[in-house]
Amino acid sequence: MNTKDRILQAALRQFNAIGTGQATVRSIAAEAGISHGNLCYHYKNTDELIEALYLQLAGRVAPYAQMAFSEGISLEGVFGQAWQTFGLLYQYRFLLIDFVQITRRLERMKQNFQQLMDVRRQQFLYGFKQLEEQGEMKPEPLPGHYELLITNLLIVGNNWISEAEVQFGDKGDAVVAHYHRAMMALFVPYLTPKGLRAYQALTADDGAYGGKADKPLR
Amino acid sequence: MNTKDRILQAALRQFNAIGTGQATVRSIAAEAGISHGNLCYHYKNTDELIEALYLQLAGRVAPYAQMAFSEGISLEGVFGQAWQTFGLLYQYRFLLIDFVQITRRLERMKQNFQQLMDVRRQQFLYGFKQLEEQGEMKPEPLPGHYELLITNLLIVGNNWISEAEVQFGDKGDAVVAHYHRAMMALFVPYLTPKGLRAYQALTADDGAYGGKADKPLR
DNA sequence: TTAATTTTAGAACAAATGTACTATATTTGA
DNA sequence: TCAAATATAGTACATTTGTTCTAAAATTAA
Repeated sequence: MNTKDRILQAALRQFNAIGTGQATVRSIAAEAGISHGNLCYHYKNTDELIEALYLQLAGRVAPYAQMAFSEGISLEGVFGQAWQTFGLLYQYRFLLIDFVQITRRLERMKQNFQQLMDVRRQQFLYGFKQLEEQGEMKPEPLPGHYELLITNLLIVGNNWISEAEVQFGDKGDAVVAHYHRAMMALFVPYLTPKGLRAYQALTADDGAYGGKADKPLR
Repeated sequence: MNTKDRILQAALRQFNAIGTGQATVRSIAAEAGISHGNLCYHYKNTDELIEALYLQLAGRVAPYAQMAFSEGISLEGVFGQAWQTFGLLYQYRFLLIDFVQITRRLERMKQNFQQLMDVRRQQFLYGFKQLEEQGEMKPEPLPGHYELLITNLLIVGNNWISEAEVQFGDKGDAVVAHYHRAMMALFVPYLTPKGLRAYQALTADDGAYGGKADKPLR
C-alpha cells in the first residue's frame, strides 16, 4: 500500500480513538511508521487529513444516498440504505463527533455539509411521497409536520454516534444496530397497516435488522 | 462581583464562542481582565472551569427536570419544561457541543451524565404514563416502542445545539424556538384528539410557542 | 495598628507542536 | 545508464501552553 493511504488509515484510527484535537502530525506519523517530516510532505497538516477523510467518506456514502430515494423505494429499501450509511458513518465517526470544532476551522466543509443537508431534506420529502404511493406510509397528520419530522431525523442521523460514544463507548456493531433500530422506529406511527407489516418483518428476531440489536450494551 | 464569578463568566463566554479546545487559561484570564497566574490560583486549569460550569448548569436545570414529570403533568407542562431547559442548555451550549471531548478527559462527568440519562429515561416513561392517564397520549403502538422513542428524544434533546451551530451559527432565541418546535412535534402522532387540540393551541401563531419559530434562519 | 492570610501580577521553565529546511535515499523516465 | 523527480528522515526554531514560583499588594482579624 502506498504511503498516502497508510497515512490516511493511521489518521482515521487515531482520530476515532482520541479525537482530532489530540492527534498531531507527529503522533499520526508514529502510528503510520514514518517520520513526521514525511507526513507533512504528503499532507501539510491535520486539517488536510481531515478534509481528505471527509471526501473519502462522502464518496463512499454518495451511492447509498442516491439509491435511497430513487423512484419506487420501499420501507425495506430505506432500512437497507440507512443500515449501510450507519455502518460507514461509524467507520469515520470522528467526523461526526468533532464536526462542530472541525467546521469552525474549515468553512468549506461547513458549507458543503449545509448543502448536503438541504439535499437530504429534499430526498426525505420525496421518499415520503414514494412510500405514500407504495401504500406503506400515511400522509402527514398536520400541515408542515413532515418538515419537522425530517429535522429530527437529520439530528438523530448526524448525532447518534456522539450519543453512543458517551453512553456506551466503543462497542462497534452492537451500537450501530442499536441506533439504527431506534431511528427506524421514528417511522412507525406514520406507517399504514401494510407498512407496519413490513416494519415488523424487518425488525423481527429472525428479520434482517432484528434481534441482535437488543443485547445489553452496558 | 467577585473574581471567581468573573472568571466563570468569562470562561462561559469564551467556551461558547471558540470551544473548550481553543480557550486557554491565558485567553480566559485576558477576557476576565486578570492575570493568568491569578486565574490558576482560583482554578487550576480549564478542566476545573468546565466542571464548575457543568455543576452550575446541572443546578439550574434540576428544578425543571424534577417538575417535568411530577404527578398530573400535562402536555402544556411538557412544553414549558422543555422550553425552559432548552433555553438553559443554550446558555451553556459549549458543554453539549464539546461533550464527547470533555468526557474523554473527565470520567467523573461522563458517569454523572450516564446516570442522569438513566433517570431521564425513567422520567419520560413515567411522564408518558401520566399523559396517557390525562387522556392526551395513546398507549404505545408496539411493545417496547416508547423505549425507542425515548432514545430518539434524548438524542435530539442533547444534540440539537450541535446541529444548530453547524446549520445556523449563533442565532440565539430563534434557534431555540426552532428546535423546541421540532422536538415537540415528535409527540404528535402519539397524541389523542384531546392531546392534539392542546398541541395545536400551544403551537398556534398566537399560542405560547407558535409563530415566532418560523422565521427563516438562514 | 499590625501581623497573618489571602489575593494578585508577572516571571521563569519545560514540554509540545507546527512549520520549514537540509541532506540522503529511492524511483522514474528518457 | 544516469540525470531529474520524488520521497523520506531528521534537525532546527519559534510559538504556545500548562505549570510553578516569587514577590508585592490587599484584605482580614486580633
